[in-house]
Amino acid sequence: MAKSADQKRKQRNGGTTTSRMRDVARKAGVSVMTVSRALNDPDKVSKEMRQRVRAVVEEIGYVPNRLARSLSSNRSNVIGLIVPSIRNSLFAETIKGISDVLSGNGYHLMIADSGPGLLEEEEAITAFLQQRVAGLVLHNTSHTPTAIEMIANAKVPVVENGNLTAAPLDSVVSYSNYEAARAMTLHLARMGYKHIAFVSLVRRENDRARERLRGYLAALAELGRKQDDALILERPSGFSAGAEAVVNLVETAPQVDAIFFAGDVLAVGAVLECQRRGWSVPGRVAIASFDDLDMLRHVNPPLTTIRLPRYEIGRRSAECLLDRIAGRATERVSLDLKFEIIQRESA
Amino acid sequence: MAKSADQKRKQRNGGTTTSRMRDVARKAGVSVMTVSRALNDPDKVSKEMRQRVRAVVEEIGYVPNRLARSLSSNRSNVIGLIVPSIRNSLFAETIKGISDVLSGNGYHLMIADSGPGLLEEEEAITAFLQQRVAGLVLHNTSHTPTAIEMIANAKVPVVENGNLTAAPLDSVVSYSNYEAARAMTLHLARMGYKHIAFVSLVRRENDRARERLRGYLAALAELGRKQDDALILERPSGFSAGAEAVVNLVETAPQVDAIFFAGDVLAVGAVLECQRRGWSVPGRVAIASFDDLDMLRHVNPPLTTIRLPRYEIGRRSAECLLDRIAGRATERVSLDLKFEIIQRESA
DNA sequence: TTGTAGGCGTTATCAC
DNA sequence: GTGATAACGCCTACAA
Repeated sequence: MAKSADQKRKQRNGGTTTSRMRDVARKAGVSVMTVSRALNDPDKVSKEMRQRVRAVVEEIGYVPNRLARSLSSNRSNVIGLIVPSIRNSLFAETIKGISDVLSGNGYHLMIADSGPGLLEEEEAITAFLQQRVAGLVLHNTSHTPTAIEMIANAKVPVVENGNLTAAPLDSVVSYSNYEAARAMTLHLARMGYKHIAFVSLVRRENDRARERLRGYLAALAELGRKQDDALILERPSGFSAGAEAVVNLVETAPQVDAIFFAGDVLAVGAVLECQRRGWSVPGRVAIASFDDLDMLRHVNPPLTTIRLPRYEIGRRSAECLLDRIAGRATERVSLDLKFEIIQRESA
Repeated sequence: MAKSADQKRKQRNGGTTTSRMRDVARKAGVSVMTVSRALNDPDKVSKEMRQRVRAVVEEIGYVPNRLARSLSSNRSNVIGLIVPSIRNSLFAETIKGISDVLSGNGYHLMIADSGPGLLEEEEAITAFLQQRVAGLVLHNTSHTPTAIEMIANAKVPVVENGNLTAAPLDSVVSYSNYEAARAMTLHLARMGYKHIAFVSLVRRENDRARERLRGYLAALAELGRKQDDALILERPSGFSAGAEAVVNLVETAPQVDAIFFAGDVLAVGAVLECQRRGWSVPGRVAIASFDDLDMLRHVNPPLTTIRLPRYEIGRRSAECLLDRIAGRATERVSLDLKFEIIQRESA
């Protein structure tokens, strides 16, 4: 008693099987190709066929297999996104922007949290290329040599969106961290602050943090002011770190009259600490922030900050990728989405 | 002049091709299966072969095709996650927990932001089943009938993690929204508050919000207190909404002496508004929150709240799924990760 | 330890 | 408009 092919298949899969196009075709009394066309290219099939196929699909609960489709057509509908920290709330807006565009176009999003390390980013890139993603969005703008080579070989469209780098892998959709930090520093100087401190995020393996510090220093130079190392700190993100930084600066460098925090969470931590200690902001010390968390508008006093188009960056990144994939665009794009200084009461 | 198969393939793909196992095999002078084994099951191959294969892989930059692998082996290494709002920072912790477990096990994460709608969730489920994900994590615990049926047919392991529902689709890893809200209400009563208001999140299509309100009402009943509709509000999440709610309650129901907010952002908005107005917290009105955003510890006064094991929920959800996939567990799991009331100064 | 044959579920291509 | 056939790149099953 020889087993039929279908029986073997059932055994192989542990007693259960998913229905295939072939099953739909058999039941509808048409060929597999007609089913394929009825589903993916309805116009190429007669109305009658379309209805007959749809009916069977409904009836047996057929779920098309996109893995097979992608393999066969050499086209995937998945985009890979790699962020240094999914915990960081600022990525949420960007992800939402990407996600909105993709789901409107039948694409899906795979997300990897690489941590701060470049090597981990490389691993995530490898994994995504193995999944044959149709495109990549990277937040980092620096990468390992291997990662760069792999991306080049894969010929996958890539958008970097953490910083408006001058030397992108492919396309870049972002704002200039350097210019933003420089602009805020000049702004504070224009407001009359003489001793502007800068609290940096950890710069190791973080090109954005390095660019922000560079912007601050460039502004000082333009102003003809000397860099004062007592006014420059580096702290990991966090409310407590911000609180600790403001206390540290006021106590060890009492000449300080303004503090520019390179991260919003740091700035909020600082302003809340000032409140607790009864230090007037901006009376005793002014505080400025980077990035426009919703919260900044609600603390007392509301924080002067730099608004960054996070959602827009996500949206445009995804659009840019889809354009490349569809062949609508062939040129690399370098899109500066700008920033905006929001003047509130803290500085 | 007949074209070779490889020439045709090159033409089909627009002049470029990715290398295949076959190419590695040819160059290494071994069979395709040896390459496959050398890569996926190194122990089953002699040391010499392993080295020869690895060398060629390096040399030509071969990137395995996981789509083909998944199709052929009927096993995928992708897990799908559907959340109602990626913007909501509370998901970040859970996602991180999932992501940490998955990447340690060679799995990857696809994320869909379905919005609050059940129909959109159904669409996302369909899409994931088409991608033949190995498992699903859903935040919602209510679903459309079609979604339920599709999941049953697909025989994919599923973990729901937004609420400890009594009737899960499959497994559930969460805490009880009902019990948490009930516990906090009783706690506030024990502290001596007589007129405890409740600010709910929008309940439409949100089972968690409904459960929280139910918990509050159950506690009132246990306390022998009458439900006072003037003390129950429903608001969308947001700092402004929280600020507006506290003002509304204090002005229209001046007997209120404590407000329990069903969302952390609302509570922070409220406490900041009290600060601005010089209303003493908890002197004029006590404030309690739900969910332990880092920020709650840093506002003035620090907020009494319910700590939820968000990261742990993610971690255990993923572990549960992987256990099911690997066949290590066959039983449905119903895991209560509990909550904890954090007593601070706001109530 | 290594290789051969056949199939995974779909689409491209060409014939009717 | 519809169908037959051969890929897509890999793995399972079995043979040597």
